[in-house]
Amino acid sequence: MTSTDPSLPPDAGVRPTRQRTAVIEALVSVDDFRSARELHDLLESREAQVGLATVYRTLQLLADAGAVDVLRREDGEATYRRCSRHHHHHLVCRSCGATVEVEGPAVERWTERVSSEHGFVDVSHTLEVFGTCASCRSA
Amino acid sequence: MTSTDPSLPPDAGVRPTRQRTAVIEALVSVDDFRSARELHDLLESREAQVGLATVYRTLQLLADAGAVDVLRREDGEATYRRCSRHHHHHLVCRSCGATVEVEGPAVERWTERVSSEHGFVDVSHTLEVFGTCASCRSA
DNA sequence: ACAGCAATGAGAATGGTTGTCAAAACCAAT
DNA sequence: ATTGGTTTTGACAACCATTCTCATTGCTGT
Ligand SMILES: [Zn+2]
Ligand SMILES: [Zn+2]
Ligand SMILES: [Zn+2]
Ligand SMILES: [Zn+2]
Repeated sequence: MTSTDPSLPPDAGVRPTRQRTAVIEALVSVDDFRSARELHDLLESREAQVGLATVYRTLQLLADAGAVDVLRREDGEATYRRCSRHHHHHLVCRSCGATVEVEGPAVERWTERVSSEHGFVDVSHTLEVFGTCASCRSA
Repeated sequence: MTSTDPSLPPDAGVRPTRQRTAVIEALVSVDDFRSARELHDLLESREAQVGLATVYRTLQLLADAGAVDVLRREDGEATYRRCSRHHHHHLVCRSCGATVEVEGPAVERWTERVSSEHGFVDVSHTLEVFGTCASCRSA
């Protein structure tokens, strides 16, 4: 299977089941960060019939494969979004959740510089920007 | 009370109790990000006698007052650190937890620019850098 | 001392997430 | 098609951080 579905790795032993496909379709269709339960509810409303545990398992699988990004809300709940594979960050609307992927070469350079200045190696970073998007502002 | 203790706001109705002082002292003494339970354990080992619920309440109070920063671990658990009041970010060692406060004017500018480019207003951001510190590297 | 409000502690409740395990689905052979 | 072996699923229990409840205690100002 050369994967008509780009989101699941074609590794041996990982099967493209009805449930997994449904979760991926849900993710693609919303294009926002959504929690596991929200996705589960969405699937139910589409009579997709996927157990909550399976939703969690699939999301973990996709996250490990780098196909979805994980973002924690302020209360700690994890949310997931289908994202492009290259390194990027997010601009997220606080009121409607609309999300834009952004890149920041300046930020990447800054991270490198400041961490090496302090003798840190093997560094990674997280960066998210929250605000009110244009359409929410006028609404 | 002009607050010998700079961490609690001198607002009316907020009392500097033995328990709150103990939590603040614990935070100051560790200078790392620690979870509520970790701080509670630390207090116990110092026979400080503070209920877990009170630790949570105090941390929330301090966080609201801007006296501590809150950082979520990968598993979602919240950790707290006594921090300076001005806007800054963190360089955190993944293995020993050592934390350095850093500032990034370049990052602040980038955030402003990219968010206005996409029509976002009223923006805030989170940025954390994780790595291995110098002493952990040689150890 | 008194009244009134603030704070505490112990335990229960909440809620997101993960673990368990038997049943079902799938795949590759025979 | 039937088998056998592996993977996946779903219902439910277990887990654990955090919050809630509420009776008790501690302050504070009069
Ligand atoms: Zn919006
Ligand atoms: Zn980056
Ligand atoms: Zn270190
Ligand atoms: Zn900043």
